[in-house]
Amino acid sequence: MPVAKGTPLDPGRTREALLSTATDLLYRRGLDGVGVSELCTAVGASKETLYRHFGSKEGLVDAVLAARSDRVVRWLTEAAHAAGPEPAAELAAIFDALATWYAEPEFRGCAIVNAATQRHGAPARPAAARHLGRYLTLLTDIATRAGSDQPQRLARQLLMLIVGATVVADHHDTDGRTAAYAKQAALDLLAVATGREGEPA
Amino acid sequence: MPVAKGTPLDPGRTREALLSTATDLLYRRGLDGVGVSELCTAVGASKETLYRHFGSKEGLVDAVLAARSDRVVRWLTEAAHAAGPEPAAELAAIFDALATWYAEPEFRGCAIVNAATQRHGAPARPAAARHLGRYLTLLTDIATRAGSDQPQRLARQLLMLIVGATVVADHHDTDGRTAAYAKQAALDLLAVATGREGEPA
DNA sequence: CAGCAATCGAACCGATCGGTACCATCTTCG
DNA sequence: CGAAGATGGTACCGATCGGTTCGATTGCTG
Repeated sequence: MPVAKGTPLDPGRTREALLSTATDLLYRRGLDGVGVSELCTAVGASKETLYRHFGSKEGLVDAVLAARSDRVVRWLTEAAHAAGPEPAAELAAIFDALATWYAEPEFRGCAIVNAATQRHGAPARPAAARHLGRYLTLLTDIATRAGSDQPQRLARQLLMLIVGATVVADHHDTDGRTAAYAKQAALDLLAVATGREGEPA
Repeated sequence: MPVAKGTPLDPGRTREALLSTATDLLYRRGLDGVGVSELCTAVGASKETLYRHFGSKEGLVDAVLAARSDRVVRWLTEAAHAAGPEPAAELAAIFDALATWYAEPEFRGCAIVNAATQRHGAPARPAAARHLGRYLTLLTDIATRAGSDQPQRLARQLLMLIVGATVVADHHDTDGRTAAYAKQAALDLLAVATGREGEPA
């Protein structure tokens, strides 16, 4: 049966369903861990539909990573903004958000970084560079508003902490305190970089 | 021709050649990026030889990762020990060693962590956990000797910095200063954790 | 010299891969 | 109502995958 009885036949919705299922499956099993056929079966679509929407598996991966980066960056940015205008509070909020992420049973690290690690080339690698660049923009803004004398340096240090915490939480989280440790380190680095070293714990 | 004229026919040496070439190729192109056939062609061996030595591709990967972990940990440990008994100097030496690693044109991140990211299961994931555990042992020793009140916490923070620096250097190194920034952050964290906050730059 | 271990090269296996083609059927829109 | 577009289902393509088998040939060892 080519198309079900009451299907709304909405290309946009079909594309979204493909994207959603692909995001989930590719994250859980890796880019090479799930084939196009299985993906189509899981979403209830045909291969022709997938290739009409995304052109190739690489195109699908590209779309998945772009959407995921948008979602993650927006999520962290909103978490930071909601924590008020204090840079330290925003930073703390970011790591608190990361803590809830790490605690999810489905957590497997950062999908974009993972993808770039699996396929050291297009489209994953440029996507990861862009993704980390967006992180850096967010962190540089916080570092600047905190009064750091070298906001770019502090931002890059904080980026390393976030990325490192994400990888460690994925592969070596012994007690679930990874994000909390990273948060304290981030606040320490912020304090050092802004000259206030003797803050109350 | 089954075996060349003047070949020494040394099983140990054959195994070592397989291991060496596999280490190089799998690191550069990923675990799924190079097939067993190509690997054998590159090393000038037959598939039967490979399977007699390692049993399966998974066994080969396991041996590659174990050897690599040994080499990397020994390298960093020696770099730290050579820098004298001062904990801060040892830490600085570790990040200096990382800097030279990141600067290599062949650098593609940590092979063991990359492998665990590509294949979220055995044998790569346990290998990564062991590898990071060895890092943690080294760092905990330094943190303890530095007089940190919570050496395990500091060690985990330093681990995140190392891992994060390695990932960032791989995917988002804009100016080659990643290791230097990480080094400064590590020394700052060490100073904060040991109570000496006003050190000379 | 004789027997055994090691090796290469090649053929072969079933499975899976990404991707294409075709068709019947359904919705959508004029 | 009728044409056009979207879709699921299926079969198919060539390539490659990890892994096995076999025979010819050589080095090693007693």
